[in-house]
Amino acid sequence: MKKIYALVDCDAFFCNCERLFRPDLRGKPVIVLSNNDGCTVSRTIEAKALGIEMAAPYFKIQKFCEENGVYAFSSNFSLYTNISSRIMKTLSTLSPIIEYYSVDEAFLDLTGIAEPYEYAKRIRQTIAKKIGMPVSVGVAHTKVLCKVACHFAKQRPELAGVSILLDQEKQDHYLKNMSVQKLWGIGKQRAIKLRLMGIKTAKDFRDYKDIVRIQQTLTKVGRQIQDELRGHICFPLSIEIEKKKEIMSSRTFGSSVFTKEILKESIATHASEVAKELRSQRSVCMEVTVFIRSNPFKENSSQYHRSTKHCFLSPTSNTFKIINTALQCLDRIFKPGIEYKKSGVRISHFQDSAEATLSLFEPADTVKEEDLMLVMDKVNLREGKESLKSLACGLNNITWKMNQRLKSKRFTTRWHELREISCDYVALK
DNA sequence: TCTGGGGTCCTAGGACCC
DNA sequence: TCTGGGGTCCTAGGACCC
Repeated sequence: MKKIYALVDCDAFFCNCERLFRPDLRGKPVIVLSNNDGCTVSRTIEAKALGIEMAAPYFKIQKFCEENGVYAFSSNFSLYTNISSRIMKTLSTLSPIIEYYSVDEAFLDLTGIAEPYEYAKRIRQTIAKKIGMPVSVGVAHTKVLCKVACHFAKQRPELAGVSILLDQEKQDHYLKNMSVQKLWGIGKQRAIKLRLMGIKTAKDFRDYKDIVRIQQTLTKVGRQIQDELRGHICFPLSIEIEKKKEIMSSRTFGSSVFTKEILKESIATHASEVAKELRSQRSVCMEVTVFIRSNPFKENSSQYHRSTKHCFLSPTSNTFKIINTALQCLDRIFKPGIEYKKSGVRISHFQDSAEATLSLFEPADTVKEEDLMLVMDKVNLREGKESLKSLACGLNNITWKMNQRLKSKRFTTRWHELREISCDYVALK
């Protein structure tokens, strides 16, 4: 039996999370900005209709937004991840086979369901009713075709958010009306190459006969996308939640940083962050990479971009060891007289903490050190982030912390930020 | 004078995604 | 003044082994 998959994709996810607590913004243009209120990362249909582009620098469009009644928000990830987990939980009651693809998307296996269209409508209604989030659903035989279906479900109002793409005729019609660059997995660079081969629409790509040439130009991935468009599964659902293979924490500074002392605070903070993440998936790492860079948009100031790494002999997930190592890396690449704008720490080469290979030449984390990390994680979970931290992270990092002037409250994850409702008392008679 | 071939593993960098 | 952050996969090519 041919598989039937459904892609459930939230509409303007971050914006609609904000709207859940601001019902007055329904039907109004809303945008959500990246960290530091840098550029747009989510836009409602109304904002798109005003011509606001994805990744538009906010300082360039701020005046336009104010004049046109666009509501702008700083990103509020604690809120978004909480709403996301509620949606995923609800979706898991609608199909036992589900892939949590991203914060706002999931693939469901609907194989064997008699009325896929009715079922897709039910999925949409359930999420609307239980969470209040508008979603689009695309149903097809492969993931790439689900993406195509979903694209049209969002684009064509007459489809009311649900699009079924199971028969050939409809596939021909949709693919003919879709530019090849809109396909999942075809970005700017690959689209340029395809255009040189005379391939403009998704249908041109599907029907292109020279498979060897596709493989040569777009590598294996290109051939797989083409195969999926033809209805053959190359990307099955991955049900298992896999551990991350690398973890990164990095941030653009709120304002430029000139001194090593402040850079050290930022690096130590990122190191703590990745170490905590690492422990939460019960892994240990073998490698730490540190990078710093100046502001690439500031053409008249001297540019500097360096990174360096350190390999441990014994893998670790100890915050203090990772901080120390990261700071030694910083020593090697720091250059005075530069206007720094961003720093970051990445860890990689993981092993399961229970099965880690130890070294004869470097001491492993002791039980005492591991216990200390356990306690630190527990305290921070209960008392709030950074209740316990290394002094190396600094005490009040005002200089480099983010600008987030437009941030909403963490309505669903902090008691003291709960929504307040006032209403008049009406006596019951 | 004549100096192989096949395989694996690792890494950097490109491209893409949300 | 002000331009995000975090991830994955793939490939070419180097290093190394027998």
